[in-house]
Amino acid sequence: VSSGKHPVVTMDRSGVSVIQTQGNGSTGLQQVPQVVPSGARGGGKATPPSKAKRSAADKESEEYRQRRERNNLAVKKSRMRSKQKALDTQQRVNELKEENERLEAKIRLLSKELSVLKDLFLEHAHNMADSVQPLSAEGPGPRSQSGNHNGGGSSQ
Amino acid sequence: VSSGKHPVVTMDRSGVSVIQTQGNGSTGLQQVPQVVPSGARGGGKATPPSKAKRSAADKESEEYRQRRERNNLAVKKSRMRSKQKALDTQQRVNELKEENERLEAKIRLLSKELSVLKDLFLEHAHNMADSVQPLSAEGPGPRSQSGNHNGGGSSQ
DNA sequence: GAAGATTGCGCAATGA
DNA sequence: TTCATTGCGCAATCTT
Repeated sequence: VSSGKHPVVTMDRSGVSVIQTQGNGSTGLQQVPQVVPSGARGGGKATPPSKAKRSAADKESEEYRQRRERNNLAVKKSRMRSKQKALDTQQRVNELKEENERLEAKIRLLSKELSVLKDLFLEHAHNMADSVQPLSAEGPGPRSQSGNHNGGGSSQ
Repeated sequence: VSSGKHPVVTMDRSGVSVIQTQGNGSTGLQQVPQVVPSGARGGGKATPPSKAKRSAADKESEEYRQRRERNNLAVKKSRMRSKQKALDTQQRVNELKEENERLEAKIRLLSKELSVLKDLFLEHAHNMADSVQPLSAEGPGPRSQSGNHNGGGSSQ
């Protein structure tokens, strides 16, 4: 997953993979969508020019076809994986988003609890102060509801 | 982006497209994998550079090449986007993961704060109880360090 | 209904 | 050598 080079030797502008069966006058041409590789080929063998020992680069070569088929299979497999991975990643995003919301909800809850406790504390503190120091003109009595009930906020 | 049909017209082993929408200019019903036996062709020669008016399906056609080129461009563009999107999604995953950790840290912090406050509360409560009811044999004195200082945990 | 966008597929080069 | 990846062009579809 690194190089970005591609000489692209093949394909002339006519679109055909360069490697055309050049001297071929009549390729039987069997299409048959052959969806199933069926492992062993063997199906209608219509291989053309009966020559035999081709260099591994001969398009007519048996070996060539075998290699191509194998590669095509590998490519398919690789692409399937790639696609699956993409789906998984997308799924992961969704899961993380949910988790995030869950965590944020929890934070809101904890913050609220904390706020309540702090308020109670302040109230107590006031009561204590009143008890200890009733010297003020205003004797011990109902404290006015404090306005701001949020002590120090947690950092961040 | 839903249907996933693919008649798979494919190319014959030599890499040449099997389908030659030749002489087919109709609205297209269905193009069955119609294999075109090259037999119809004279001794081997693709349409000579005769004139201009090709059915738009002629490989030699100027229009054909233009269409191909445009499509190749579009394909490239589309694939680039696709790739970029994948990267973005991956990036998103990373961001969400970070966010998650941040949130969890905050939760730990808040939980700790809460725990401390609750402990203080319990202690106060005890002191209060002692003050109000000094009838016990043990008079008001230093309270033993409580062991477990964690009140109820927050729900969820 | 033509132009652009997508998608499956095979090929070849290259990576591991 | 074999398999895995990846860029590329083609053609069929799908979307505008």
